[in-house]
Amino acid sequence: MSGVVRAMEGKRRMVLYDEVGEIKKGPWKAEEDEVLINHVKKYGPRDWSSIRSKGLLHRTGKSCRLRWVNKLRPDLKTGVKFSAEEERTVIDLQAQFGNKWARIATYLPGRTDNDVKNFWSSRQKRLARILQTSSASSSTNSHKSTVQVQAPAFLDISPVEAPKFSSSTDEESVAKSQTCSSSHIDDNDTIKMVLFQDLVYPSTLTHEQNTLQLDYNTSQKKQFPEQESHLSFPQIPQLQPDFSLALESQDFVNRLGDPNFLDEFEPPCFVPDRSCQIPGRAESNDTVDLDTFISDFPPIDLFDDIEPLPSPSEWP
DNA sequence: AAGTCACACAACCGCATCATA
DNA sequence: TTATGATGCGGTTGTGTGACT
Repeated sequence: MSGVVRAMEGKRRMVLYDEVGEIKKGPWKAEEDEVLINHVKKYGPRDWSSIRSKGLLHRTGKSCRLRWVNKLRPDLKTGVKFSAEEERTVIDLQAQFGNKWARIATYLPGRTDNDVKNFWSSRQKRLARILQTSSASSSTNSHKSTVQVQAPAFLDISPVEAPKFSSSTDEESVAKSQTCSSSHIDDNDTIKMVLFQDLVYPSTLTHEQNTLQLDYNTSQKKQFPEQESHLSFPQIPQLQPDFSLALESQDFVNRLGDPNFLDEFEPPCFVPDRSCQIPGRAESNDTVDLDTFISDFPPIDLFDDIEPLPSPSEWP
């Protein structure tokens, strides 16, 4: 640690000062906030470094800016949890943009990149824990062939409107193009598929799913030109019939680690309605209802061969 | 009541990019 | 053109709090 402890504040938090420049670190006091707010009122949200050079605060410009952007800005939704709609927006945009939190935050009024980042981080941890729990429980129940998996409460999200893109940059045009009609895949299914996606391919599917979604939308637009869509759904790879069959096999588990595994599911691999036919049973009327499919998923030993969730630093 | 855990939040750090002299 | 400082962004870590045991 380059700094030295000069003072203690509060119960446990320490206020640190840089050894050379008397740079204060740690939590902000109300008086400091006031100084910062007054500076912004006078000069606008810029010249952060001048705050220190003028001797107003012993904080770095970076620290001042961060405090303003993340906490003091008047248009922030402080203390308000992410709504279901906001959650879906983040999930959707993360799939499109990756970990571009600042960019994603621009679609969420009152939210900062830090908010979005923290939300996503918490979500990933939750999913990792679920994955771990599933893995642990499966190892003790591997003799069973099926298991009922209850979706965690945080995923029980009621249907909400997908994010609306009000401006019209090129990227947003792409976003608009990556849409589909809600008459074919309802919102509950979407959420379930998000769960499915996150459990099986945590943070790895975005490229494939974007590709697939684009292909799908192209074909859907040709098929349903009158439904020029206004809803943008999370970019979810829907299941092809082959997929549901694969789930019945232990081979599926073994193939999860195969980098070319997804290639077997050629686009457009979307379910046009709430049920899909099982291959090989096409002549019969044997279909799998999506609800049944999800509730029966995953097989008890599905996660046995899956590597632990990579840390964010290991993401591509 | 005390300990543990999960979660939300705040803030720092390192690096990249931009602006300007 | 280059050096330098300012700013922005993403990753990470530390702390407080509430729920649960």
